[in-house]
Amino acid sequence: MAKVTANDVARYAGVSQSAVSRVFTPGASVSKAMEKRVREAAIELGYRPNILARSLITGSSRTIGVVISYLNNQFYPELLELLSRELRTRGYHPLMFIASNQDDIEEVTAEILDYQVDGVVLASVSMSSGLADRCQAAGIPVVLLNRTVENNAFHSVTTDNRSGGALIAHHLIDNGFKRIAFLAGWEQASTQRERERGFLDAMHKRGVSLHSRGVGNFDFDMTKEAVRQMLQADTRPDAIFFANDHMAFAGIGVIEREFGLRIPEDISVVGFDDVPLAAWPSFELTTVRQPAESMVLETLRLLFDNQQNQEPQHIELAAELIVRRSCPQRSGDTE
Amino acid sequence: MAKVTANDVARYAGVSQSAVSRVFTPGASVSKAMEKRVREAAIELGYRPNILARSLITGSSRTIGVVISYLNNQFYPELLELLSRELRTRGYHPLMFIASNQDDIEEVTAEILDYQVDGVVLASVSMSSGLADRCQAAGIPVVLLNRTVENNAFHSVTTDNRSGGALIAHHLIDNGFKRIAFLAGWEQASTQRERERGFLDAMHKRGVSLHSRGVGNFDFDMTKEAVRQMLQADTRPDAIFFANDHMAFAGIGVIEREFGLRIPEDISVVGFDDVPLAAWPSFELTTVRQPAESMVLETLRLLFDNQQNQEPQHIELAAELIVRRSCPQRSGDTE
DNA sequence: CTGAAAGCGCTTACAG
DNA sequence: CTGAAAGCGCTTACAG
Repeated sequence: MAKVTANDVARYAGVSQSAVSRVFTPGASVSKAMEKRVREAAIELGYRPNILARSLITGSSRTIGVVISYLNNQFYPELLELLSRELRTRGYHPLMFIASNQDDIEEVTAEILDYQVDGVVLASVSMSSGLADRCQAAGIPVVLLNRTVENNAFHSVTTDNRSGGALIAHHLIDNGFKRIAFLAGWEQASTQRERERGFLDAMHKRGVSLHSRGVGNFDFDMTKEAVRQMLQADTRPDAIFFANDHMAFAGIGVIEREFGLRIPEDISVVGFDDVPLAAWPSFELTTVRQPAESMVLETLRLLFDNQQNQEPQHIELAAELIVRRSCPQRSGDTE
Repeated sequence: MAKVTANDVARYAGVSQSAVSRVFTPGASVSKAMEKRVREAAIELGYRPNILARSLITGSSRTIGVVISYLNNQFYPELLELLSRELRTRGYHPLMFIASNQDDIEEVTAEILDYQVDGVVLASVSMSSGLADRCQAAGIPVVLLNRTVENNAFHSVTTDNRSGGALIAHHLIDNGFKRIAFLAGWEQASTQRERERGFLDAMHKRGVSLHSRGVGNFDFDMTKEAVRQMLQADTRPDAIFFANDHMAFAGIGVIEREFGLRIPEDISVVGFDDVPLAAWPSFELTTVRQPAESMVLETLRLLFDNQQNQEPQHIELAAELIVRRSCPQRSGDTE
């Protein structure tokens, strides 16, 4: 009924408490006989080591703080699931923090540190430099996932968003679109800025200028409104690139349901992320795939391979264009 | 650089270590002068109490184990977000465990207990009775969220799934549908069973029999296949009730894209959950709303109000029919 | 109100 | 290989 400790097991098995500890410490030296005796007693009594007590000594809580926001964009549940799985295989577990508003992050991270986490992953949230110092001081590695930050003070893992934007520009131009529009996400976000920059640079190089631009802020309802504005203009775009899939889904709804236009016949749509929804028959969205699994693996590598005072690394993974019905490849029609 | 402890603060402020502890323990008796002196020193040195050490003594880790699976159904990210927010306001944080396959649960829960969590929430996963004993023995409260289990050994919070199923039956019959089909979820799940039972009982009472039945297992691709079968039959249903929204989205894709049928003119569709996606213009899904926020609040109530050896409680919250385009109310047509 | 001391459940040098 | 002892960073009776 009461919690059973290493001492209880030791008494029961007639050995010392240190022996019990050794049996449950990988790599410690114990004889086969001792091991057997202790394990049997442990099972008998239902003993399992208390991780908290262990952490106090080893200085490692086997816990990683994961700060995430914006779960209604399906990309983040996907990252979370992968992260959780991979951490577990390494003997770690995520302590979750869902940050609603940007202002929260300071407070949230302070709370995380109180739990003595062994590292922090920030997905889709940026970080103030005040926290930088605090994590640095505590010697806790921090990795930004799907974000970078101005001063480059932290490790980060992203897709090569500029190249991704360029892939889309080339796809649209190659397929003969003449009135190409862009719908921006939250303009403070590095993902948004890089995607747009890569997109516009490639357009410029090909001598094509943007037909129109709106801002959806990565928000569903704001995107709907921005698309309405675009479609009510004198000349409509013949293709729209949305800065992420989530916004593209909002746009598709407005285009098909509110304006009765056909995709891709009347207007083509491209997104960014390749979330599972993008492949659904209702959308079949042409998009740029972010390699979620590789992103998570790189994140963990940076977290665990961490040398003291190592220079922050910025990993950029290759983007891949996924062509589907919403903006198909027109055969031969290139140029 | 090194971690700063209560002892460091005590030395710096010229007081005892117990005094420092008291300043950071709500409700402990300290003079204003002492408090000021210690707090200043703490800020100066960047001190924050180590939660692990505190937990070891108080026996409370301020951590709740949250086991969840099936994040591709948007209902679960939604629950997770609410849960995380509410826990935080109470000074707790979720330790996340994403259970991929059902077999995992035993192992996962054992790991959770090692972290000395103060409670466990199981969302969308069932629990073996072996674990029941272990949690009981450890005195850790367990709440099932959106599930019940045969033997009723645990607290649970669900929507009244039977009434929800009945609401849908009445809506369909009242609107004159004659060939009503049901697409079942994972048949082991209590949610699936209850929804179907409420639905069929109400149909039976109104003297209407089911046109056809398929099984989608709560899985997107299996649902698509099941819907194809249904639509290829000699007589097609004129309305389909899917056991959850996630499956309904798969069905809508097949109906509209693969068979070129119109919703609701050719065939009507109803789901269950009312996830955010259901309101999207591409779907506008008629469904039964699960009151996610109330579910989470009740879950926390059961978790924290827990008396020793209290009888398991089974909370069922009211279901509400949300009528949208995919199966609208036909005015006046109600028999 | 304050401090000295015991102790939470472990790990880890240190002897033997 | 094994045990006795110190100690991780706190909280909490116990005196004063």
